[in-house]
Amino acid sequence: MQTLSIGELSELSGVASQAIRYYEKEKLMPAPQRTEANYRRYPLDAVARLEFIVHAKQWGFTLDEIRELLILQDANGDRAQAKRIAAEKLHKIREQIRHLSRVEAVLSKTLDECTGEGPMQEGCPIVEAIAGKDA
Amino acid sequence: MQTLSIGELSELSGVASQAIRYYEKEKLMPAPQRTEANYRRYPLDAVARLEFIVHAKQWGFTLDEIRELLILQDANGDRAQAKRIAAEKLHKIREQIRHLSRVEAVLSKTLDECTGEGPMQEGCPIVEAIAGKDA
DNA sequence: CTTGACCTTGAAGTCTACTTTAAGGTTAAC
DNA sequence: GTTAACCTTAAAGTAGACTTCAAGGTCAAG
Repeated sequence: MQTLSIGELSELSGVASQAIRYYEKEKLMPAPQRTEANYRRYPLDAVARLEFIVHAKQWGFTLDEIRELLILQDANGDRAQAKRIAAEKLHKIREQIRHLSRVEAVLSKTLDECTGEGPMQEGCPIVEAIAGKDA
Repeated sequence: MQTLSIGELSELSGVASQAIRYYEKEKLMPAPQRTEANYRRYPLDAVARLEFIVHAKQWGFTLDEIRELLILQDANGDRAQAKRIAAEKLHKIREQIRHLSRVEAVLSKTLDECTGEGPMQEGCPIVEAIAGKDA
């Protein structure tokens, strides 16, 4: 088994066939060779490429960002650019963490204060916390 | 000026008129009174309601969640339910923070290690970090 | 009385990352 | 030789939260 059908690649990578075709259209996966009957045949390292995409997605990279990284790899490009992309991502991730931590702090404090008893009108602490705070 | 046109409400709240109409359709804003010419007229406290929505969005609540909270408020409902909604949100936020923190740690370490020099092939630490790690 | 700003509605478009559907060609098994 | 599983394409649908468009009604100013 030197090459893989799209179904086999899907099995091995855990990525649906239609998603693989989508990645091809979006230039994340290179167009593979075809059989006489026009079936896609993938080299074995296509699995690693798909796994890279999956991992990068789990890390919160968008497909656009992943494409950038893959293009750098394919072009054997400048590491400084890969570093820049990763640094921008790190910056965004830190901003997200800061934002979520602020929300976490207020929400957690509010929940501690809230007995969960009584009606909403006039002073449910949760509603007031949301209403009164700038994110 | 006892009531507001949708344009005035938009100005005061910073929410686009079309978005306000969208919130009305989505039952986040109540349908306001109309003039003879069928123009919407909002009471002044519509501003506060929109600000609540905006804040809740900044906090990461979805419109569905916000609608739940507003319904509780409008119905003068049970605070325990509001607490449940907020507690679920807090749980999700903590999960997000945990996930992002893991990514932040690895990405930050990787960037420190990466000089940003040389080509990509064979061992760009950034690419390897993404390729090798489960989120 | 006309120009322009503002209002009305419903429908369609946007973005991301796909999934689903439709309509059909191919290959392996029995 | 036919059925089932697999492959092909293009197009449409999904979700969330709107924005933009089209076509027209209304209101204040000059």
